[in-house]
Amino acid sequence: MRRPTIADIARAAGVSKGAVSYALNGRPGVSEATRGRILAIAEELGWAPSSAARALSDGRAGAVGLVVARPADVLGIEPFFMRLISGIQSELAGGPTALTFQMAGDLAAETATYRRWAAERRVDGVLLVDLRVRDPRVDLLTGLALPAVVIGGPDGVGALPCVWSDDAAAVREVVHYLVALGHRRLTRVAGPPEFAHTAARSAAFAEVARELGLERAETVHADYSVEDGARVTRRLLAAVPRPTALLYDNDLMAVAGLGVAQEMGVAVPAELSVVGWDDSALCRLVRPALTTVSRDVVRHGAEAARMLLAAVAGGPVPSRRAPAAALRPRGSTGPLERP
Amino acid sequence: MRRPTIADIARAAGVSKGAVSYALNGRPGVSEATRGRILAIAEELGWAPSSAARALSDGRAGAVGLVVARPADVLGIEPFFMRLISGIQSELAGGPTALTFQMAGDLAAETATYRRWAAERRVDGVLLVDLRVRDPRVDLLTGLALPAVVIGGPDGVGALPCVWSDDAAAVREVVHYLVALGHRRLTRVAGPPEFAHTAARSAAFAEVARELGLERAETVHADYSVEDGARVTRRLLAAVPRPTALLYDNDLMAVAGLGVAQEMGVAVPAELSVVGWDDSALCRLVRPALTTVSRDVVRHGAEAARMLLAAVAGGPVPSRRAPAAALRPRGSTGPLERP
DNA sequence: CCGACCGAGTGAACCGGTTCAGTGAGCCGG
DNA sequence: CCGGCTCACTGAACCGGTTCACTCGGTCGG
Repeated sequence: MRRPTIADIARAAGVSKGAVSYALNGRPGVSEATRGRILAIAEELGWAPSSAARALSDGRAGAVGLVVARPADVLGIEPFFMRLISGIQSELAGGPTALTFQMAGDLAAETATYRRWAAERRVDGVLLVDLRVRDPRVDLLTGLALPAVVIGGPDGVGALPCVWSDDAAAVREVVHYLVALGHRRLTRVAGPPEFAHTAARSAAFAEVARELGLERAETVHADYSVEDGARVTRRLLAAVPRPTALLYDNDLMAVAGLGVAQEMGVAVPAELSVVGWDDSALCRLVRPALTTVSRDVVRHGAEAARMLLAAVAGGPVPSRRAPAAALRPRGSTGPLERP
Repeated sequence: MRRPTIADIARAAGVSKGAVSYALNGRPGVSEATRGRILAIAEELGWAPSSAARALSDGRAGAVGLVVARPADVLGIEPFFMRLISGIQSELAGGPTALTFQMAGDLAAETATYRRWAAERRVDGVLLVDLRVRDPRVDLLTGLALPAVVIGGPDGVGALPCVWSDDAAAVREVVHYLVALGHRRLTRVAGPPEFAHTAARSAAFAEVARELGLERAETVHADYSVEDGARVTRRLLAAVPRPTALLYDNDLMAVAGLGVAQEMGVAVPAELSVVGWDDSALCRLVRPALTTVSRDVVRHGAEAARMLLAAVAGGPVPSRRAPAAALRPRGSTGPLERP
């Protein structure tokens, strides 16, 4: 019971392979009667095109790739990626394109993966996440002529199209909100400085702090993990005077910070306001619920996938700006009660 | 600047395509001198085999597939899958096999994906997760002759190899531990009853409760999500008399339950003990830290991937039992203080 | 009535590997 | 000195599609 090929269909229909190919792909060259007959036979035989044969023949892999280089324990619990993938899949589902997913230990492993994929023609294009400052991957992919869409930007993406949201505006919104609540000493617990979005947010944070004449507004870095978020928070809350508001770069560290505040007897939000970033389900998992910056990650993913398919098809693809991230206030922020 | 093919190498080396193929694949048929020359030229040209051509020629896709059918919002935050994937990748990394990942909305979409993958020969085998009671996918995959390894079991997997851990033993361990702490009214907040592991755990729970003569030991079902976990917990804690210990089927619902207890003024662990399942990073994210059942999910994934590669290669693959899941006591369980 | 044209369909090449039957040279033993 | 064997390598078929140049028969305009 070999899988049927177009040759089987051709034999059954009494026509040539070429005619079958035309019929199945909806191109001219066969009469409607013949096309119908061929389609019926293909259906009856349960035929589906061999992805390998098609890939070899038309030079297209029928897959796009996503590599994520973050430590496994961060990936496991960081909801961002699964939501992103969910968005990507919603665009790919049903279509002829599959998603090849790879986790890499570090940047070197990630670039090696791109090289291999390009050399093996395993994917038609890739989605680039966690854009870095002067990201070497941008030049690499450009050099490999591998179509790519960057999730992030818009700076430093070179000629690659990107889908980005205005992080700076969101940072400004959060800071204005906290200042309105009476806060004057803010600290940002940011992700690693090498990420482009970290740099963008840090710059915006410094700028708005200057504009508003804040007493203190520093940025410290952590690696997005629960452990590092807790460690940094412990240090920050031990300082005298301590900050009255903490802005985290992801929900995970913010939730860890919430736990540390509780452990150190710092009341949230009476003495300390905490803000996360991403609006994942984690925010509603904890008490008080976490105030956070909300962006539609799923839609981000869908948008990026759509753009990548267009880029693979060869069209010019303009970068797109996603709807701005917005503050979602919950119980973890409030007016300062005991300054 | 076309990518080099073996024909290019053959021309440069002054030999035939066949000789190049033998040389590159380390098979006999070429002298060591010639092999060295061909290898050097291939290296210099930056040659890598076209995955499509190889797939077409040897009938192997060079990829394995994983489909996950859970609601997107559960997937986003449920750490289990990312850890599993991380384990799978650790086995695949560097090798010639890629991972094709798909999220499906429901079981029907999932089976449709298997059919399509099989028809298109897009993957050489698949990993099956979330085994169900009388799982239709087992027969489907067997019928499609698509190699598969089940993560779960060992019951109901038919002829498919599986990697499983002894959930029943873990349930018994947890219940004995809680009883030793003085608990007599336990409730299990389980996953959907259609999952095989849910059924196995429920059966073990009922059995050990009978053996120990517990006052109460019921199982209720939820869908693994934060919301459902919270909803069910609210209902359970409102009952009179309420259970003194809750056993959840994943950490996510357990953490949600912890939040509800706090919201309802039920002290943990003084009045209520809470146990999760999986030992994800979530457990150490909350206060009190969550007692949970720990199993090495990453290793599970690696094991399954290794078995799948063996199955694809055609060898007979015996099912494997992973090290038993073990109780990891933390702050959320303790002796009953105010019964 | 003849040439141009058009639609339907054919046959073969091609994509880039793998594999198999065959070939010629060199070596060995008898 | 010759038959047979091994080794190194060649040429072609093959995997399952797509595509292109070409043929054949019918129709239409002049």
